[in-house]
Amino acid sequence: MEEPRKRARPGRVPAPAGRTSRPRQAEVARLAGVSQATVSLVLGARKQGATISEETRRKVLDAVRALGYVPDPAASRLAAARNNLLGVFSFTSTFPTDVQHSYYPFLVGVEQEAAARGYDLVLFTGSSTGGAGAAGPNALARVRLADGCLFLGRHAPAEELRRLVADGFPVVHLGRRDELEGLAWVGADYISASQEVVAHLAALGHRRIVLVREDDDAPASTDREHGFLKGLEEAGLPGGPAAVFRSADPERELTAERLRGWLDEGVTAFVAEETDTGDAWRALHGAAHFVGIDCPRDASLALLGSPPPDLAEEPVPTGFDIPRPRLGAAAVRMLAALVSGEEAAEPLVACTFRPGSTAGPAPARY
Amino acid sequence: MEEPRKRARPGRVPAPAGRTSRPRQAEVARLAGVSQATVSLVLGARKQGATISEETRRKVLDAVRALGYVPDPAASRLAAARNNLLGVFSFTSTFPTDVQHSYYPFLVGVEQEAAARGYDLVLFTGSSTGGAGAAGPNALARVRLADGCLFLGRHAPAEELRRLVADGFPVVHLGRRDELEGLAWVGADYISASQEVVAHLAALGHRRIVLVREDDDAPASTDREHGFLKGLEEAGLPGGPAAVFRSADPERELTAERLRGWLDEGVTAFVAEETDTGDAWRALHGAAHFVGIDCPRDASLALLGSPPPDLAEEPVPTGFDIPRPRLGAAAVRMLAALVSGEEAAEPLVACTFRPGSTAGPAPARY
DNA sequence: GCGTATTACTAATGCGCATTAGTGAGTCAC
DNA sequence: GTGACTCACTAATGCGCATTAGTAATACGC
Repeated sequence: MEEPRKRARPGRVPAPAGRTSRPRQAEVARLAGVSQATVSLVLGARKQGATISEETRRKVLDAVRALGYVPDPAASRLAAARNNLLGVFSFTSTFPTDVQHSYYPFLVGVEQEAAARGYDLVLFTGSSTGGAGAAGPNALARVRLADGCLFLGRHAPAEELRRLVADGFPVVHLGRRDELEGLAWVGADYISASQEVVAHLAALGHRRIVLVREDDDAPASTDREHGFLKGLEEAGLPGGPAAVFRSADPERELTAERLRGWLDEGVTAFVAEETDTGDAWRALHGAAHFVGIDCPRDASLALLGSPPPDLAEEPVPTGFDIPRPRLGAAAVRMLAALVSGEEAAEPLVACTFRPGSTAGPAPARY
Repeated sequence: MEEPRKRARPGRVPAPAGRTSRPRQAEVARLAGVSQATVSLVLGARKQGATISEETRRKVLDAVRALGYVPDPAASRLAAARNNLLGVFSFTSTFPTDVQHSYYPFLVGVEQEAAARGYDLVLFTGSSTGGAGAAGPNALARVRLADGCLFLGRHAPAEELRRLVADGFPVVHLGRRDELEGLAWVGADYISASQEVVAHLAALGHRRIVLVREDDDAPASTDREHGFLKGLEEAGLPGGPAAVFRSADPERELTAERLRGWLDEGVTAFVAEETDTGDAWRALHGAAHFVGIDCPRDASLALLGSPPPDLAEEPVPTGFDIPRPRLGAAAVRMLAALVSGEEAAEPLVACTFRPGSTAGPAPARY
């Protein structure tokens, strides 16, 4: 009769004495005179199977109230269930000192939509400040606490994201991100919006239009150019490289002479892309002012996006607005879809045309 | 030989086939030819006990890299360890549409300090928007995901907080909160700051000073009044109820007549408290302007806090600045202390005096 | 009255990790 | 060479919950 060798009981040490530990399902069960499993069944919105009598349910719920039981989200998550938490991760500081550069407008929509769908939100700081597991390849590990995660910012490391995607972790990137196979994203439809702006200018009689853009290959930039050229084509206007002025430093390179040159060539409308810095618009705006253009009488200006805050007071530029809160909301919708295994939702969010006051009829040229 | 009745194996169903599951410590262990426990020991910053040979450590770390292992935060947390997550919970919407009323400035400091201390941040939205478990008594349940939690906003429900505190869960409230026994908090030292402003005015020769405040019993308001009166007393100036004008609607009640009355009585300096709306300062500022006071020649104004954003352009008011980012940082320090079981840190953060240009020497009166 | 359903519940199990008692090998002293 | 020790590691355990096979009790059918 060889009993298996008895070993002592390792494992966790009992909870620190001083701390009144909050109740577990086990305590609730004891008070209600049922099993822990029954408590779980009563509390969980069980899809099928087990049926619980009204009587038992009541007893359990009474016990829950009496003890003030609240479930442990970590345990819920571990037990392979979901915990109704959606993560949000931004790689630059989530809360930069300068509000203008933040994702704040997006977060407004994200929060609302998440709340509306019954999700709680968990924000992970990218620790641009250099803390925590920021640097290491584990930077993204903690997002797995949530059921899925939304990523903000261009700097999301591809390798890490790929990893999450490969593991089947629901991930949505805010902003187009095509190069990463299988990565879901939500973005603004810059192409259509830019095209619409050009159409507007064409309808006003402008026959030669120039786009001022920075030297950047972000999708947001190329999309705008794409839409711009598409708009020209659609209107039967001359496109090609001559219609696009690309500069790494527009404020320096977009000189008065250059502007006058364009005007002399018959260009009557100018379009700038919106960027982080707003440099393209600032340069265009500045040069036009310097040259003494009476806008929109002498020439029309348009901005493919919203003006930088410091130029917000000026006459409202014709162009379009990026519905940031709605983008955030759309991203949450898609993430929710992924989490619940549904088919992905619409990734493109339409921008809204902004009439503004910087575009008018093309001046009659002699 | 009665074998215990064989029962089928319940428990979790195997992971969905399609999803390439990420590696566990067990896989790492297998690859490295060691036990799971060893992996845990190598990865964990073990405090004491087990020693691991350099050889084994290397093997394990190699395997970790090879498989790209990342720990599951939920499991870490469940296994009674800490997960280096600090929660931040705000009861009003964390991201209100209006940036000005948000906790943004605090969050800047919170994020930085947390990162600096090697903590990750988890933000919980209070779902003021009405989603999730906002209403129920479980609103705070999810904060237990983290090692401790920081609470923003006056509306943190006392019952819930008391509960967390009683359970020994590390909690810090941003903003004074004395009525809740045992609740740790961090706040700005309005008393000293207000006192300093009065001292400054007194030093400029002002003998009669009036405080304009709203009708609110928040600690932030009473502290300012307290400091104001203390400052008067210290300077040997007349205090008492006459020195404080308390109004639920200062913009309506702080009339030009009233202001003129004060001036006639020999009041030469006015102090307004800062509130959410900035109404006190707006009313004071407006009335002074209306009456045609040349500030600071005819009379001095001071603001116990920062001006509302729409009045930021005006001459900078003399007063003090609430170092919101530093407050956030201090709150994180205190929370970190609680989490690690240290003694609580300093709860009061000093405000910084702002000379401004609305206070000058008292006018000579005949 | 005996198989078959149905109902209402419980036992057992594992999620992934941290923890600790225990084990076996090696070292040293006398 | 034997006890006392150290070193390096592993086995076993549980954190709190969700899940599911199993079971006892009763109802039903013929």
